[in-house]
Amino acid sequence: MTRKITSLDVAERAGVSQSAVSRVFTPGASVSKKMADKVRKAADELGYRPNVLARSLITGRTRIIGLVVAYLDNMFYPDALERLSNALQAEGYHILVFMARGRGAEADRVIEELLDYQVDGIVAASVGMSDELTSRCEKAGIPVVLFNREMEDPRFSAVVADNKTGGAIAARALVAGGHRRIAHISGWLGASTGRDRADGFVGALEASGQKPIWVDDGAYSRDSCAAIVRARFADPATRPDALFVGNDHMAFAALDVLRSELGLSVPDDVSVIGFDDVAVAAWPVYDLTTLRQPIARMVDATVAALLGRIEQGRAPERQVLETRLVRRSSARLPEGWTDDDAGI
Amino acid sequence: MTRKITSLDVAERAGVSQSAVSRVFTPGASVSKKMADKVRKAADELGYRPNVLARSLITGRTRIIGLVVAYLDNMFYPDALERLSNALQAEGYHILVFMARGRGAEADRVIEELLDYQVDGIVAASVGMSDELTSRCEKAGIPVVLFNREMEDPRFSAVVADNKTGGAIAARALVAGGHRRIAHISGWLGASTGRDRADGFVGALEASGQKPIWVDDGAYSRDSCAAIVRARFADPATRPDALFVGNDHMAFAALDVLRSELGLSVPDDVSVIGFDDVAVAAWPVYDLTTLRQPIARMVDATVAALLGRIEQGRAPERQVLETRLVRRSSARLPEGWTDDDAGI
DNA sequence: AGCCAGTATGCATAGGATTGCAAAACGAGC
DNA sequence: GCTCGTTTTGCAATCCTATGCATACTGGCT
Repeated sequence: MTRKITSLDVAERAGVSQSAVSRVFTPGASVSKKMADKVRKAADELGYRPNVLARSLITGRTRIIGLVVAYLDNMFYPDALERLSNALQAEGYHILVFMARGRGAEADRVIEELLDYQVDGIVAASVGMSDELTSRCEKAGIPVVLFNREMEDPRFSAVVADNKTGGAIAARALVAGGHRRIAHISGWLGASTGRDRADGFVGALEASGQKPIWVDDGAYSRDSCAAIVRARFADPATRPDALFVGNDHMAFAALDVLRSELGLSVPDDVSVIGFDDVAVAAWPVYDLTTLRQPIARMVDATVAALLGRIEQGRAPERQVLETRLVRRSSARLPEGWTDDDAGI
Repeated sequence: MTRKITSLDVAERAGVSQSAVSRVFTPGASVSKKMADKVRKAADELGYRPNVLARSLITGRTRIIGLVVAYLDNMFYPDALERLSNALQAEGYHILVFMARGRGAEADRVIEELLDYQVDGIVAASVGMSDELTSRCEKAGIPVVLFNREMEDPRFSAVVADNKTGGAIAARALVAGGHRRIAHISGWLGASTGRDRADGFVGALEASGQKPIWVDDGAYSRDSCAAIVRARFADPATRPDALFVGNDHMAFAALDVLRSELGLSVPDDVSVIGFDDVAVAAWPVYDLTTLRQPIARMVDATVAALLGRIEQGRAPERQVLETRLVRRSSARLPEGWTDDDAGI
């Protein structure tokens, strides 16, 4: 292993000062063409590349964004991660990944580590942050953007789909489809997405003069969802004729149990509507009617919010993006009905 | 935004030298209990945390591992990423993500950036690295571990499943199942995994006195795979009775086309075997017979190889982990047949 | 040729921590 | 109480690059 090559080595070989080398590698600095050529040549010969860490130490910017995420088995998140990484990479930033399954203490510890790395910003997806940590980030001047989550605290930027309206659209759609025994397996009610979708759904249902026959918390887990379906569909007499599920990931589990275990037919016996529109939802085996989260725009908005705060010092903002119903075959809806007909 | 708090601030408040503060936060350094208490107290009051960057500048270790990956839509990779991140986090390392769709020039540019960040090690998953970059990493003393990929170059550690044997098992299984028109949609033949699985498959088939009726490169893409199935199954007269697909991700696409578009029944009309055993393979809608990549052990081996090289300076090594057939319902196999019967 | 404005370059310091070395403090033993 | 051997502590140099300031250079114009 050869010793590390520094700007000083390059300077020496090119017969110039170290500052000159630094300037050549600093976009926008004042250097003559001759100097730039000389230095670039020496740098190439030696295989020099500036040390980002040393630079960060001075500039106070690392161009690292910390991403905190709880799990990746729901395909929505890998998809978001890939898009986010690509978008940030294009802007010269990179993502440092932190997995934080739990909330509270564990999430906090993880965020401490994040701060240690002097990240320029944090994207928190599907994670609860304590208030104390909040203020630590604020104090350290590190912008936090909540992706697909909200908190009341206005110090955070947040990017979410319009979950409440999404839930309401699902309700209107099922009502319009003539369903009379409508139930909901919600996302985790400890998270804003789970609550908002459930609230919007129940609210719209009641506005239509119905009530959900039950609402169970599926905690965004396949297993919980499957267990709920087994329990709630055991008795044919009390069985729902429509199911709104808090996200696609759980909806797949529901469909699996309904069809494979209970021998029910979708949508003839039960209509099912999901939320997210992950790639698998469009696969013919599920062909799931679902509410689309505009993931591309959510990622764009997240990057914009983040860079706006980092580079232009803009204030935190809250962005709510439109959710639309994607009609497929898992729910019995009136011919030609779209979410425009939901009247919302 | 308050000014950043440095070890000097803490030292001042505690009435000690800056070095003392540093030592308190350096495990294993020589400090009296009294000093440690005093410093810790001051640090807590000020909310001090050591600056990892400044530390890295001196120690030459960042505790950052660069992960290069091409895509995340094949669930095998998010799963690997999650496990890898958790395992490394437990050891005090973190993952900096680099997406590199292309190979050659693009992958190289990405790896340059990686080097700029002074990462302690690199995990390259599903990516081709040029020879020049290879030696750059080597020169910089940065260990590279290839995850689920191999290169001839012995300077890299590599962790792979036994793809060749896996392919061979698939062949033996299909032959034992009495299939006579066996075809293969391979993984990308530009990658070692794709080649090895195909080679193992074709080799074992020939050893059994058969030949694949065709082998097409599916490039690990759903779309390519679907297109191949459409083209190759158009004519019922020349249709295969068994299909070995280079990974599960493509196998799902194949099943979708076979059943939904062509109205064929699996495994009655066609047997299908995949590779990876991602979570979806076990879902009842596919219930895919497939070769399991021992992902947990692959991740363990990767972490061990990486840390071994970083912390103990061990030599690069190549690890090949056993692959086993997971019997489900997508392939017609003899009653009770297991991969032990493959005779490999 | 001489002058001026504008641009290039070098010097020296800063950024926050680690660490070898030397000095100080401590404790034990007599 | 004194000495000797350890353990703690502080000093100062170091890691690598960016940048304000002062100086040297450049070219255009008269």
